[in-house]
Amino acid sequence: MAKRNQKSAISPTREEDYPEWYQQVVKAAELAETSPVRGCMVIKPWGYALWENIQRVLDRKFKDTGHRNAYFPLFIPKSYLEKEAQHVDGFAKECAVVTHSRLEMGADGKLHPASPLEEPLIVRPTSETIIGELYAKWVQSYRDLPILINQWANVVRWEMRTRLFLRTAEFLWQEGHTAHATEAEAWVETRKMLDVYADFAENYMAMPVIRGEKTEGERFPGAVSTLCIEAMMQDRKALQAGTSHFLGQNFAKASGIQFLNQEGVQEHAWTTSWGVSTRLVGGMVMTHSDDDGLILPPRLASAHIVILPIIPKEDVRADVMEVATRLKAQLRGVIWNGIPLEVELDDRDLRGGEKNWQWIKRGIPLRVEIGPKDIASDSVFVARRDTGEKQSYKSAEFVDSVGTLLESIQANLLERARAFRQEHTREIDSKDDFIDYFTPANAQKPEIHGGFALAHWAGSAEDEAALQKDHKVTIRCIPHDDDIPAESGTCPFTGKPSPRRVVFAKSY
RNA sequence: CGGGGCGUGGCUCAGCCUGGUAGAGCGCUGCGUUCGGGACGCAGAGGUCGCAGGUUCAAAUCCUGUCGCCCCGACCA
Repeated sequence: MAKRNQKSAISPTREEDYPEWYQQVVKAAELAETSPVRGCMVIKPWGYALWENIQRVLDRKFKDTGHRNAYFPLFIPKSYLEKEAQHVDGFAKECAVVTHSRLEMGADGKLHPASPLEEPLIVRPTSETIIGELYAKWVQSYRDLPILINQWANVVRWEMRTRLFLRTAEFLWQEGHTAHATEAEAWVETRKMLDVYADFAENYMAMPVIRGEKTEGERFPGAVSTLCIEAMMQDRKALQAGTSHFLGQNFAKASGIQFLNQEGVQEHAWTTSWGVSTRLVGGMVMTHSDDDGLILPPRLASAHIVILPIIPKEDVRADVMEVATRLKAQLRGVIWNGIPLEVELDDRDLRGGEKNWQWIKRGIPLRVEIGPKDIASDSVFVARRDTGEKQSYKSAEFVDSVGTLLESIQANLLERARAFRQEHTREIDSKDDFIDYFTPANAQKPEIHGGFALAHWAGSAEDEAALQKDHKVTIRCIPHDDDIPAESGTCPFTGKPSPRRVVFAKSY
């Protein structure tokens, strides 16, 4: 503990340089690295396990709410994308386009694209248009509705600047696409899936979120309304962690999703779409980790426990390994949160201190040391990653209480994140205070500053754009009354009346 | 697409200005001593200096071109 105060495992610290700290944490935890392909990342096993856990939990929730998985093509004909005008505007700039189907060896000894496609194909940046095309075929009658489908897939958005997990040219996600007979039903679906995301973020990622609606400027291209969950990272910036879109009849009209209703009248369906991506992994990293590296919420952790055999002398190796192996088997037999505990037994021939630090940096919730002294007293020595606390337990007692211990870590992480968010959320009622709140002391290299500002707003879309341009601040969402109760007041920017406060922040 | 910077063992970089045929630290391999919070010693392996031209007796170093990457801005889950 004394040592930790002198030197942290991750350099620089959050305070010194937050963006660089983030990169170093991802690297030190072996979650992912950049790839030879510009803007694309390689997700390594320890990071991919997180995504697998996210998938497992969410997939269950989707099934429980009546959805089924399917898979649609990676390639979207250019003409499909052209069908919805706003959609085109939103995505055209970041599309990867496939124009040829064959390579031929040229005289220069290099491969050249040979036969041009009749119609260029777009690598999907999202699938509304192609799924709409299929739904149009599938839907004839009101009896065919609703359609409730999800797909787990990769998508490509040719971003100019990328950061591991937070923004990459290719990323993994799920996209739910539903079609309904009535507007009301589609709205219920849109809100329901937002609640699924919010519940997942808080109860599994231990990441508190504010549910709300996007303003026009931040809305999904082609949507009537975009709902979102917004989380606060440790640099006090907002991260949009998930979105659920009410698409109205826009895409149904563009794709021709029509049905005969009970009165025999032809109508357009009402559609929704909703998604979360590998960005969630980045959110988890930035919500919980400290200057010694990653901290994983137990419910999604790549593994829950690592057993570190302590072998001071060769002649105790067999005994220690035997006890460690037995403990591993016992722990794996524990069903926690619906699944068997994932337990690593690290018997690599590395010096103890270095090995220990590797696991700290990888964020594993519990580290269990077993050496001759512990065996003599039938104990294990347990360290928790979130608090750094260390305690000796009788072996049997540890196995019995490990679930409770993990639960306590999970709860502590959520509580800590909530407290942090609360500490950096302020109600602001004057323009000066607002600007002051979001102005860093050092403009060249902005320090961690600001947070969430709850302020009244009655400005226009242009006013909002100006705010973003001048102060890098945006309206993250118009929050749900459940999360932040409505309260009328006066907009400090325009002096006009406002029905409620909205959430302002700098964002990712 | 604008403005900066950089390409040298696996990684981070020095060497370049003032040409003479390549270095350090970390990592890696082996041996020994260590081992309950980031060990140390010794011995090794590993690079046609991004690529292509040019100048020169001689190029990592000078010149021209080219490719790629990073940072800052406009755009975004």
